[in-house]
Amino acid sequence: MDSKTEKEIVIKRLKEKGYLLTSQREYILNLIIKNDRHLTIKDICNLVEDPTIGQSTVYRAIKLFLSLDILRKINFGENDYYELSLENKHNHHHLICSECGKIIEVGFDYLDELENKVYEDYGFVVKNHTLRFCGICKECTMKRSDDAKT
Amino acid sequence: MDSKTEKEIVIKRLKEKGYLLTSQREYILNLIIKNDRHLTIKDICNLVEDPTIGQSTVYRAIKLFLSLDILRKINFGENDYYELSLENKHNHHHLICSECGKIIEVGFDYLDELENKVYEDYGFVVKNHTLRFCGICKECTMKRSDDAKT
DNA sequence: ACAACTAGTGATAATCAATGTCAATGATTA
DNA sequence: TAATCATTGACATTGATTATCACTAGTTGT
Ligand SMILES: [Mn+2]
Ligand SMILES: [Mn+2]
Ligand SMILES: [Zn+2]
Ligand SMILES: [Zn+2]
Repeated sequence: MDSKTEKEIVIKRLKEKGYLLTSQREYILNLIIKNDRHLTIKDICNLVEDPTIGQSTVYRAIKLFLSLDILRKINFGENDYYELSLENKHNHHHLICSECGKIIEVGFDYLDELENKVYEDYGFVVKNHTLRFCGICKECTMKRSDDAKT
Repeated sequence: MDSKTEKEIVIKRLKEKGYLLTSQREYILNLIIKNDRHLTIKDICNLVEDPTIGQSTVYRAIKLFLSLDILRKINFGENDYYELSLENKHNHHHLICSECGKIIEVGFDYLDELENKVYEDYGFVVKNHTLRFCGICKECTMKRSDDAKT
């Protein structure tokens, strides 16, 4: 999905609910599309170099995007991160390295069986899920074993 | 695990790191043990009826308990909740009903296979996980179908 | 094109949870 | 007991988010 299509989806979602794609909203959206995902609010505020865009507008745009499912908020420990949420499907999983803080996205789901079990045992109909794994990434594991040899 | 044992575990963890079980810490701990889990900080502050316990102390105790793995913090949408974390194992899963807000704890895990796949594909060693399912609980599903009949 | 109306904005003030400060208190040790 | 050190409560401070409100930009109907 290239960024042209992404912007079209956003415009469609805004229009559907009677919101406008203002220059400020477009500017903030472009930032999020261009810069790698998983941004904090502070990240986004810092990336807004245009001094004519007020801080209130940044907060308002993020809130609006959240409500329209253009952005999604993920909580990793202390911080909330925002990422694009334009695919209309379950959230992907995240691996968080407790050594270096890196966030890795997982390309498979494999929760269907578990969701079925949740329905069988609890009668709970799953609409969405959030799954985070905390642990040690490949690079940090290697670094650790290197250090041990020394 | 009854609450007597729970308190013994807590005392052990405090003593190990050179912390004291003060009357204030014990009071706050008892609150959390007695009242049903998944409390917000505000819940805890409101439950502290003893006016001689300062607000700073509540915050400090929670932070200390978190650092000693006596409490664990879970984020459900907008709010952070705290629950006892005295079993030294993976967090259990949570089902959150988007209709009535109820939080259900899941008594099985079934993530081993997925964790193995994460290791195979990414070389990521999983230490812990957090899994939340959002959806509709049994009761709300029934209520919905009742309403539809009317 | 014009006026009337509406949505969105930016500067600023206000709010509120969380943290820092510090003198006083309580516990522990020598 | 005296010295030492952890802990506490009152209070001040911070800092992120929200509310206010006059103003601007965009939209609609004529
Ligand atoms: Mn992601
Ligand atoms: Mn729980
Ligand atoms: Zn790492
Ligand atoms: Zn429900």
